[in-house]
Amino acid sequence: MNKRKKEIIDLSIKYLRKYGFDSFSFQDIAKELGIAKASIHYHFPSKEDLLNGVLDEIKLGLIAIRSELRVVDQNTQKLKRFFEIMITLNPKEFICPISSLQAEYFVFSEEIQDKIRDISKTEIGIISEILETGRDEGEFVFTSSPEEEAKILLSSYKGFLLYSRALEKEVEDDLIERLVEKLLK
Amino acid sequence: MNKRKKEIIDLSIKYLRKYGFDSFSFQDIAKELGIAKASIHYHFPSKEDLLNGVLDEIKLGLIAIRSELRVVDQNTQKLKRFFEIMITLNPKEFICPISSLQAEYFVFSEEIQDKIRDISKTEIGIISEILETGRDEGEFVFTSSPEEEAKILLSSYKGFLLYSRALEKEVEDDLIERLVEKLLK
DNA sequence: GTCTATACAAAGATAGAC
DNA sequence: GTCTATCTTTGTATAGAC
Repeated sequence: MNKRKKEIIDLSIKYLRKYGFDSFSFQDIAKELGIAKASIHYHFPSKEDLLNGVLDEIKLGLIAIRSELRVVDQNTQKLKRFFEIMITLNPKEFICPISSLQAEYFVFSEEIQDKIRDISKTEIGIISEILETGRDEGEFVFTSSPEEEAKILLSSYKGFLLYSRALEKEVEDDLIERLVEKLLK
Repeated sequence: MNKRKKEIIDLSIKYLRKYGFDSFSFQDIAKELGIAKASIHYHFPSKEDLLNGVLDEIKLGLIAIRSELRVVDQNTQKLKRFFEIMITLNPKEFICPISSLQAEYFVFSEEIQDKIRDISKTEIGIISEILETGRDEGEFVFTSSPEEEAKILLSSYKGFLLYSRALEKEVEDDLIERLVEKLLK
């Protein structure tokens, strides 16, 4: 992909995570990159095209994380590594881009909604697979399905990010430890 | 409060919870009420004025819930009743208005941010108080502070609402039961 | 590939009639 | 209290020059 195109997408994800998709404009992106608003339209004719680019990038990110986790051997470690990556990607004031998209879900076209659903499922799939294997190997104990447990785990973490920005508090390092402890032992 | 004013606020909260604050317009509200866009401006000169009205209404709602819970005697029952109310207020496709505001937090002025923080703290306070009393009376067991536990509990539930809309699944009735079970026993 | 210029639509907002 | 009319600003989008 074109270097400029990549820059625009990365910046859009930043704005998405800080303000929401409807709350930033081509002008915001153009200004920060020091180019004209119209130049953004060259790379992405419409804002929906830009969103498509953003969604593809998020999906690729998830796939990369999944690959990285394949080489980690313990399931507890996989889980910790997953959230370690999440925390690195989510500094203070920034929420998960997927949460942001879910919050505005009904603003988007069906095509976009389908992509958001696919991304949400992929993410749940990653955690769910770890939980299932971990349960079968005796590392984790839980009563409901791996998928339901994965949803609770991800929900807790992401909901926490939302609260943290309003409370103006950093997410504490041991949050994941506590969540895993609580939910899976 | 004026009847029309109340209608506008209630409808705004509905739109806030379905699309986000930046994603609905005075026009949307006016159309649904069958009045002119300018009529909304009569009640709320600016959109920030409208948001202030929305925030006051949300705060009053929380205070009403707190009062209602005071007459419930068991702490487990208080907790269940709280989420029972939440579930009734959050039908399919609608997320918690507080989550929605937290997602757009940095779009708003400092004055608004302060109000969102106050609302977030009030909500956590309600749950936190129940958890603390419940722990002291031996109903609940948890290791971290009542406030931290309250944040996790609320985060799980609200994060779950976000996922549910993207997965196009209803939140199952036993979610709260499972969360309380997991987190506090 | 990025620019200027411009069009077009929508949103927020105001003034003044009824 | 609600209306019409109008204004301003902003956001998305297009055309065509460099």
